[in-house]
Amino acid sequence: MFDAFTQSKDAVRNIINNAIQAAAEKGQLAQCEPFDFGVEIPADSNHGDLSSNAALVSAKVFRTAPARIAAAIADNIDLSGTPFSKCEIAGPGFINFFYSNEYLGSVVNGVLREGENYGHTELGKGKKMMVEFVSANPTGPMHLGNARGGALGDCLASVLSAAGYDVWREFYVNDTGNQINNFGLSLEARYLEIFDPSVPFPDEGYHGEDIIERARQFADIYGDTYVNKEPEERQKALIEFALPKNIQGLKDDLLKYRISYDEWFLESSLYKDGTTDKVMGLLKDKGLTYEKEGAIWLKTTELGGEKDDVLIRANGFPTYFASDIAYHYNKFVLRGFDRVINIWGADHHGHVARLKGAMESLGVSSSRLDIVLMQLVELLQGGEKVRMSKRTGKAITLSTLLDEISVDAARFFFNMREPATHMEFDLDLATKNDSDNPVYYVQYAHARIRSILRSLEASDIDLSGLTDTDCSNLTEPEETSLIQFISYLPSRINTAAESMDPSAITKYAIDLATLFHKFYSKCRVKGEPDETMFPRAALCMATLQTLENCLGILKVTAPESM
RNA sequence: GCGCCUAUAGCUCAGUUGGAUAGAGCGUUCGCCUCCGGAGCGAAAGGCCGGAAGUUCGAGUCUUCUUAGGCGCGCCA
Repeated sequence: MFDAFTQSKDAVRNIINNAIQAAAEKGQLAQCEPFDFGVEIPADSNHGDLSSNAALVSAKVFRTAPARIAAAIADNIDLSGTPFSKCEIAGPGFINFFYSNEYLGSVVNGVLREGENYGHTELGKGKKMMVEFVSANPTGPMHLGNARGGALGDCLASVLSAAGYDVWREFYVNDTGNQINNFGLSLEARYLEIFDPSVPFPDEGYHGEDIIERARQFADIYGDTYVNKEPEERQKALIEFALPKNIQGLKDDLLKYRISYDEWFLESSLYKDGTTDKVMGLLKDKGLTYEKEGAIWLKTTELGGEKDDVLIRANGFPTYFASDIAYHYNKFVLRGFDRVINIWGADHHGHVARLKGAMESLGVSSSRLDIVLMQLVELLQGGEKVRMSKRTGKAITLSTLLDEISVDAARFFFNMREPATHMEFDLDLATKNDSDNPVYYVQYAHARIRSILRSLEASDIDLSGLTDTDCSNLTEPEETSLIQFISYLPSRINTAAESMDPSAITKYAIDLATLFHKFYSKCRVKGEPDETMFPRAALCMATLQTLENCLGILKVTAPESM
């Protein structure tokens, strides 16, 4: 693992702690217990490459003005053997550090040595982590909201892998319950309609074209043989016919979107293998359930929820909540995941507290369960908001979306903002100005670097030894800024993993591309003297590697040319 | 009514988890290819960070209140 940036921050802490101790021994500062202070990247590069507020936060400890503390610390600072060549006091008492050229050069070498592993960390080493995402109802195709959830969940899973977790991707198939009944009723109506157009369509039915299509496929095979059968038998046959086709359709669509799961987990399996019954029994044994009006209730109010919830309906069928508890019991207790992240639409936020409460009551610490609430995507068409709903069939499907814009553009776009933010998606604009997507800006940087390297090789310049090239004379501001930014990748990956937010990676990739484009317009590679050309070529390679690693996490292609 | 999310330039959004003079892209105006890819770079203009108090050396960031918008509060999932 190579993480020069974190090491240099730690170096600042050590340097300052040592200086404080030295100052105390000389009587320049009072003796004191170690205290916490910040080490940050200043917004203005004139303020150094790393900056510490140690003197500011310790004003109370020492009962001295920050500027005097800073002076005492700076007076005892020893930079030998550190990544820094210079240190100075500025402003109200900041202590600013400047990287040495040798350190910056070593970053380039380090990245090239790490190669495709550069950026990977050991934050989650040894931890089994499940990310459950999309989990769209199999009653129809995926829509725009699922497209965001898919890009988000898949990239989050990749980020967690990069951070060292052992990651498992899972799709929860709601293949039982009320919406499946509804699915059956809708299919039935569409089927009967073929033979008798006056058959009414149920009010709560799914109006989408896909239902009509499935009914037609069914009729093509079985003709009218089910028209005169019992409704229950007819619905059952229709569901058994259509559901596997729908699930396969979801798999195919997701595969086109570059998403493949480790497991498609069927809700119905929880009933078949008795997990639901078992978990209901556990809750009952703990005295957390009671009967009222013919239904079995969970005392959710005692578990941190707002009100009690029904587990088993008066008609004997378990609710979604009941199977969800069983499902999470399965994830944690039966399959032994250390942590689980669920990507849910924000409209499900009311269920977070009660599910966590239920897990606590089953002896699973709720801190092991994280729910990432994703705001739904608002669709704009012709400048107006379009109300999307699977029931009315007005949703834009994932495959329609991917007919209009590239997978790269879609995956990048949906990961540009934090999950909790509201997102507008203007289909007209997206299809018209596909190239406005910043993904092309990032890919262009990659193609440009490839082009430079191709051009060098075409001139018979041997680039095979770049990994060990001395890069300490990369001192132009555009060069040092780029190198420093490259060094941030491992800590950015950790931040993204901890905050469960892959948008940190897209933002990083955009910023990295910007710094490269600036470097490109200021610094030439080809035609420079060897002592400049080779280090710059090495920097290009390091940038290329860093970009590829970011795009790899996002599963966005890194083109040789555009 | 209660709960969650959001509010930063004309528009779309960043803001390194409390740091120094709040930044990009699009749009507007003006520059930059004899030279590794102009899908790029540079400059100008554009701001009461929704509003009001508070916490402290220091607040776009934290607390409380408030305003506006979105979403939820079912024996649906």
